Amino acid sequence: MSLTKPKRQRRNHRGKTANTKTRILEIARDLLVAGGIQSLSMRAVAAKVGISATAIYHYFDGKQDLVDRVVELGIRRLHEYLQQAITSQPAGSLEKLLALAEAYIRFAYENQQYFQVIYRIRSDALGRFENLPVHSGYDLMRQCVGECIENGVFRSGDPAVISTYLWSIIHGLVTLTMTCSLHGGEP
Amino acid sequence: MSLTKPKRQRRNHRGKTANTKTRILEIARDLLVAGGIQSLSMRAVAAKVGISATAIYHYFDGKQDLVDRVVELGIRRLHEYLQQAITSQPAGSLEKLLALAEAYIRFAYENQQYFQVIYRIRSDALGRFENLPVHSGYDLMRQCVGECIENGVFRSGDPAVISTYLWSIIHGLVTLTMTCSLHGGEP
DNA sequence: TTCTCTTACTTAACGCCGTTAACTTTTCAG
DNA sequence: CTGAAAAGTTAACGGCGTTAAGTAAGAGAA
Repeated sequence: MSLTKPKRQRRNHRGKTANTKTRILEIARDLLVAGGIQSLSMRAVAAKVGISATAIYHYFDGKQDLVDRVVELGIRRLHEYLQQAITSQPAGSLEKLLALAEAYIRFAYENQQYFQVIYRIRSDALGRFENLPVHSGYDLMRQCVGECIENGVFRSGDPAVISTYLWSIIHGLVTLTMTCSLHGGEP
Repeated sequence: MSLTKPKRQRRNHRGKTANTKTRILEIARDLLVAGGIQSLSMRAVAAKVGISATAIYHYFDGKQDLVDRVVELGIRRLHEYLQQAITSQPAGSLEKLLALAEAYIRFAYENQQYFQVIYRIRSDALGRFENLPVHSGYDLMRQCVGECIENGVFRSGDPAVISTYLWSIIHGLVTLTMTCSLHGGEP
């Protein structure tokens, strides 16, 4: 019992691994946000990290995998953003639903490039995370709508259908005003 | 009066030009539809056309320009598709509006790849045609809504606002169900 | 016909890209 | 200290977009 090895781990190696991997991801994200998938090159990332291009292959399976991981990160960030926005609101309230919608729109406006990375780049990695980006917002929406129905805020109906419609309005508004600057105003 | 030169034109030269340019566009479109911007290479297009890669530069300013022209073509096709769908409907009727919406959704489903080319690839060529893809559907929508208001089908309001909301629902539904296969059903 | 100009292409080459293979160096458990 | 695994290297391959310079051929004027 004296000393229980806490799962062997090479601290420096693993530490370095985590550090380098994180830096690769951050720089890849910045490049992706700055100029899309075109301006993200293994060599560019490597140069900014301070390693050789081929070293990246010790952490990722290739460019596509790297991009996927970056997008995954963005999706997680959006999800946290949304979740944080609705935690203060009471469950089953219309306010919570509105807060969710507003948070989504706000995220899209405040972090346009990131939003585009999520919704544009991801489709290049289609079928990987199945419907992860949906999970970010749509599932939260569905959950909120469900709560609202339980609370009697909404009269009836399938929460899936209702939330799909609501989500469509919001998402459509955002993407439309983003792909072309229509009015620039928020509803 | 005997022989009036009908505007000098090098028939063989010009004829070949039109032919080659069209074939380049068609093959580029096919490649784009098949595998996105990644699988469209000047060399691949050239090989399929039967010319050298650099010959394309006599018709287009580069890869981006070629892609832009293909997208432009897709947009025009969508526009024609929508316009044809609503010509048979009486102006100012709700049916016309519904026909437009259904045609948009139908086009997106029948011609998924093309639709994606229009809405995904185009954003790489942002700022070029300003808001051409909007013009395809949104302007038609706005026009229909305007007619509906004139006819008293809709009570009041700014046609721009109403059509924006309507369009958002439709576009949102389509893109959402396309980026992730939610239910696959049409509303 | 011949001479010239324009069009429609070609070949050669540059530098960058993703990716591989084979290697060296670093780190740390035993 | 040792040896094996992790972390990273250099060299190289074929393909990419693009430029530069040159060529073949149709069209119009003499």
